Amino acid sequence: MFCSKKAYHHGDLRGALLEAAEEQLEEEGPAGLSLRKLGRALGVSPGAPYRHFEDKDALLTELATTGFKRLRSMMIDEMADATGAADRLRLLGVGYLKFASSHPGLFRLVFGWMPAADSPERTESGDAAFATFLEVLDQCAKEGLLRHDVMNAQLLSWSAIHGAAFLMIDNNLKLWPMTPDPVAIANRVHDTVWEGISSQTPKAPSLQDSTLPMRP
Amino acid sequence: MFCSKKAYHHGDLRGALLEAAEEQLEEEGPAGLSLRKLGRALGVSPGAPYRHFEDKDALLTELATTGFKRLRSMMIDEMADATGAADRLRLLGVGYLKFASSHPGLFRLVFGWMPAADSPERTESGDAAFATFLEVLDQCAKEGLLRHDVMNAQLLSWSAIHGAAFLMIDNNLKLWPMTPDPVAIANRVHDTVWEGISSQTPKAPSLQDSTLPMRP
DNA sequence: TGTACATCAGTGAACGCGCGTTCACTGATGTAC
DNA sequence: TGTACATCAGTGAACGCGCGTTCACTGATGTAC
Repeated sequence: MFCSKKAYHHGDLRGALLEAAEEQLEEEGPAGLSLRKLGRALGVSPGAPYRHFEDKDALLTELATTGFKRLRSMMIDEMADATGAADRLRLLGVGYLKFASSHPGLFRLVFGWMPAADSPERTESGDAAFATFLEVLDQCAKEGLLRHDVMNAQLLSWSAIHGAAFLMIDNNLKLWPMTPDPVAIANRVHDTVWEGISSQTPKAPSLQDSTLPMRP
Repeated sequence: MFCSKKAYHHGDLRGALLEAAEEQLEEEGPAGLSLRKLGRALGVSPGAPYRHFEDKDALLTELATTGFKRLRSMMIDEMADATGAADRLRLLGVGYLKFASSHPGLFRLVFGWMPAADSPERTESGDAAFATFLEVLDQCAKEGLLRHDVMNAQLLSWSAIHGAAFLMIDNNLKLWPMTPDPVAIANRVHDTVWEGISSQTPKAPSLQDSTLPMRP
């Protein structure tokens, strides 16, 4: 806290609530998230949050909306240094898995939570994130890099990266003998996905870039 | 109900609780599942469930345990008529997606719910389900069907089918222009996965078996 | 076959809890003149 | 620059709710003899 004296006005309670909510989400999951607890954590009365959010769902919706936007940003940022369309697809996956592994609670909220009354903003930001995924594949198709139609490539690469993300954050890769590092997993999944969708003849086994260290 | 007269003893309250719990899970998600509501639904007092389950977590744990077992059965049953190792992998995916689409709530519970105190039964049945997945790939490897090491194939096919399942039940394939039928999706994912992991040269584009009808 | 008794599987009232949400209020802030 | 006033962003008490869980109890069932 900047000033220890309790100010009557918080300054940015709205932002603080969102921040604290995300923290609570990561620590206890969506079930453990309560507006009263948020108020308590911020030293504010139970009614205060209602000056900034109509109800609990509104806060969760906003969290999900910005979650989608951040996922999209993470993918886009990661793709900045791509060397081509195929590399863009790889880096998009890296961004996806980085996001999931650094914000697993938010990731689950964003994909799993079905609000009673959905907001157009949430839908829109979700669609934008998905569209980014699809566009990268479209680009690959335009450059003639895909063996089959683009829809196969979309379904496979999206499923694969989405599934890898969930397996990773739910600790379901514990039987798998590799270190669960998001970047390494993304690279490894991409390499194999790419062999399945690329129009080029399969390259010789050369996964050195994405090879993961064996568990000790 | 078989007898409309209220019997003092239920007969199989334990089983009825599990059944009703699964129903509640599918209808309202894990957050909406409460022991009191189950009791009410079965015409039984709020304390009655405690004669059969130590607490709420115990019921959820049992639900998750049998969920894993049923997922495994569904995969194994589906694989019964397989024509070879590659076909086993395909049918395993079909079983996986059939399970997810017919019990989405249970599927999410099984993979996403982290109990405070896990039971050995749950862990064991989960590991058994995963092991089934891994074994099928091992079999492919033994028959020399895989291009690279078995771990790549495991990670990719598991991620792909797991991700396809979540995308499907969370209705995230709405931007994807195909009908979200579990069998068709499983086949389509498998075909493309297989091209990525198979040691054989890629076959010509011939996805007719798994081609999905365009949306009207 | 009949009876005494242990055990099982329910009852229903009660406890305490934290929650979402509302409401009359009040202190702080910004603005018009 | 000073003042009156509207508006904003909090307070804190209160409401009703459903929940998990406990407990003394009681009706039904099974078993030993």
